[in-house]
Amino acid sequence: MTSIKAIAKMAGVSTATVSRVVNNHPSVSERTRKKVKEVILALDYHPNALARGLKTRTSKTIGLLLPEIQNMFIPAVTFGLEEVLKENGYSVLLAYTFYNDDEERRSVLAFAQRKIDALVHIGTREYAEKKTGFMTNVLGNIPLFFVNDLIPEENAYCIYNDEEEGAYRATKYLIDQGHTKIAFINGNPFYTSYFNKRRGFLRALDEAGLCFNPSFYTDYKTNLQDVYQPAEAYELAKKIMSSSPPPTAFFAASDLLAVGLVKYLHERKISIPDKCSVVGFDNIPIAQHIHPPLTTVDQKPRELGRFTGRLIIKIMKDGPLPEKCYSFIPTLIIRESSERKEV
Amino acid sequence: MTSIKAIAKMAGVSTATVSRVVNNHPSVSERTRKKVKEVILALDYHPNALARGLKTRTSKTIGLLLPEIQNMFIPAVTFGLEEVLKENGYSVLLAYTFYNDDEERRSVLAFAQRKIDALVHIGTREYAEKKTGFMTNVLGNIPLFFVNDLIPEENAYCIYNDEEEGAYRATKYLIDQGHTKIAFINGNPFYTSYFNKRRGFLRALDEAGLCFNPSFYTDYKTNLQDVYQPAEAYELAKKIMSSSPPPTAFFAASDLLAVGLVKYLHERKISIPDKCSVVGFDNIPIAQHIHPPLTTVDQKPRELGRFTGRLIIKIMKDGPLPEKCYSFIPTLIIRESSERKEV
DNA sequence: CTGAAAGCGCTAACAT
DNA sequence: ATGTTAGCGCTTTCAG
Repeated sequence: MTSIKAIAKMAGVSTATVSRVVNNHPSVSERTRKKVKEVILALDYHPNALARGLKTRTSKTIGLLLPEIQNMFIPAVTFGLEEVLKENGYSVLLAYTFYNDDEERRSVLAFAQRKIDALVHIGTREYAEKKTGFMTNVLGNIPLFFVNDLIPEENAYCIYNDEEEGAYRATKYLIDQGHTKIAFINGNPFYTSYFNKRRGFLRALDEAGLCFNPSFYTDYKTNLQDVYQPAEAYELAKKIMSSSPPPTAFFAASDLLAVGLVKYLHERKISIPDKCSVVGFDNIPIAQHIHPPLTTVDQKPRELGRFTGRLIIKIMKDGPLPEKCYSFIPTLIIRESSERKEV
Repeated sequence: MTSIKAIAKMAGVSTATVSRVVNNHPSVSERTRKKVKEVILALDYHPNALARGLKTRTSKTIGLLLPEIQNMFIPAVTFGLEEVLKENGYSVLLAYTFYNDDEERRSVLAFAQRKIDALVHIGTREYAEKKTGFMTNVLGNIPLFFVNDLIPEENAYCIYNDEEEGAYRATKYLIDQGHTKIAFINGNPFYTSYFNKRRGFLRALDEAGLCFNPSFYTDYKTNLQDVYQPAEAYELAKKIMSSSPPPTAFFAASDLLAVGLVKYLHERKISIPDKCSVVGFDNIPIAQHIHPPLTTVDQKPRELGRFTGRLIIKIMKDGPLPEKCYSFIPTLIIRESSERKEV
């Protein structure tokens, strides 16, 4: 591999000068700069990031901690994030935690050894596991970024969708359509994400003076890591639809849950939205392509990733920011699975 | 950060000895080893991977090149891959190429500067873009791994599903069910993946003595990076179903395409599978949860990732292997979107 | 504006 | 079995 020494020799200057040219240090004469740049191009030289990192104590690398793959939300955030980080010369180290403390520990340690400059975690973590103490211990005082979770610690930046507001708007939309019997299929509210959605749902009900019907509310088996969300929603829908009178609308806390629900309604030949409206959450790519196209709440994951990337770059450049929390209002996307109820 | 020097001093030995202990070098007395280990634990020491990489010229890092996020296939392979790599002390650097040469170049360069030990590319690349010359140039002589593509170059290992065989079996299954009028919705055959599926489809037809009906075969607009596969399949289905007589079965080259097709059939109230069977490809998580559950071809992406991880570790340890190609037969999963045709 | 030299944290001969 | 030492490729004072 061609090194800085080779360039220096070739260009007839010292390695210090080459370094200055590479790092755009002003105090190099135009003539020298030009010559060095030529040699760099000719020899196709690219500085060794390991050596650089060792010296400067900044690796230009971001650690990305992912709990799992479940739906496209996390990959999409990742996509947007990497896009802007790469633009700015940063690389991304990836590790999965499997929602498992030991795995998380191992991953964070590997990151620490590779001297990441910042850590990003995408997705909501369990309530009990919010402590960032371990991270700070092994990583030192680097900034932590949590996408779609709220971590009330001082070194943690949070970038999240206001899922409560999203759920509130979805529910309110159904109420505005004239529905009064609205069922809610939620995930496990021990995850922030589902906890918040429940709050939004209840707030909308409350505000409209609708009373909360426990048989329209589901119990909490589904975990975030659970791929079988649709299957569970299917069962829950069956149960809920057997109440009399049954609900005329469903709000599902994820599109995956909505899909299971829709499947049940199809099988029972309950027409959507004529007999029953359905609203999901996430706007997974397939949501617009199922039958009928699903009304849902879009979280703009790629945008979220891009925003996070920009935030990281800014903080890397200018130091910590006082504002730790950045929330976005997700948008309701109305499709054919819900509709003005025929009066 | 506590360094090897701190440990050495604390333990009353030289840094060389500490290094030996850390790397399990045999020639250290049990007594010394024990003492050093104690200090390491007490000070929570973890060697600086940058320094180590600089010295040993092996970073214990794998570069992962991803074209895009489209469906869950790539994330799932990634998941399995990272799982076994991490187990073996390797980290994963992630970069997206957006199916774009310049982006790929930039990503590979960043990898090179970080001295990756191997490169993995997941997903199929365009025919014209198969050259690995650039990669080898900037990365040096490290092994290249291509998941789900076939790159006929000497330094490239290929790990792929035999998509031709998968498509063949899917089609043959429909033929065995008694179908003779089988339509095929394919993607862009300029990608290996769709090219192979077409071959499999045609081979099955041929073998059964069925003639190829051009109006049952779709033109090639869908690109791999295209999120709108379902929408296109919808249109294509419309066109194909207007031929007389219409086909009694569809094979779609991806589940995403199948979803668009199914939507069209639903809307036209064409019952699946009574009037028309549907077989997809990929077994995306949602496939089993749509209505009706989709017969499809499973590629076991997580397993594929795990296999690739194990292969990499083996090669890192024992050097290059003569066998460059590892293919797997994907399995047909029969669900309710296809069924024995009533005779 | 440029160069010499030290050193980031680690490993690997080479001594002993 | 252990220590000494040189050096991986780079940046950065400090001199000049």
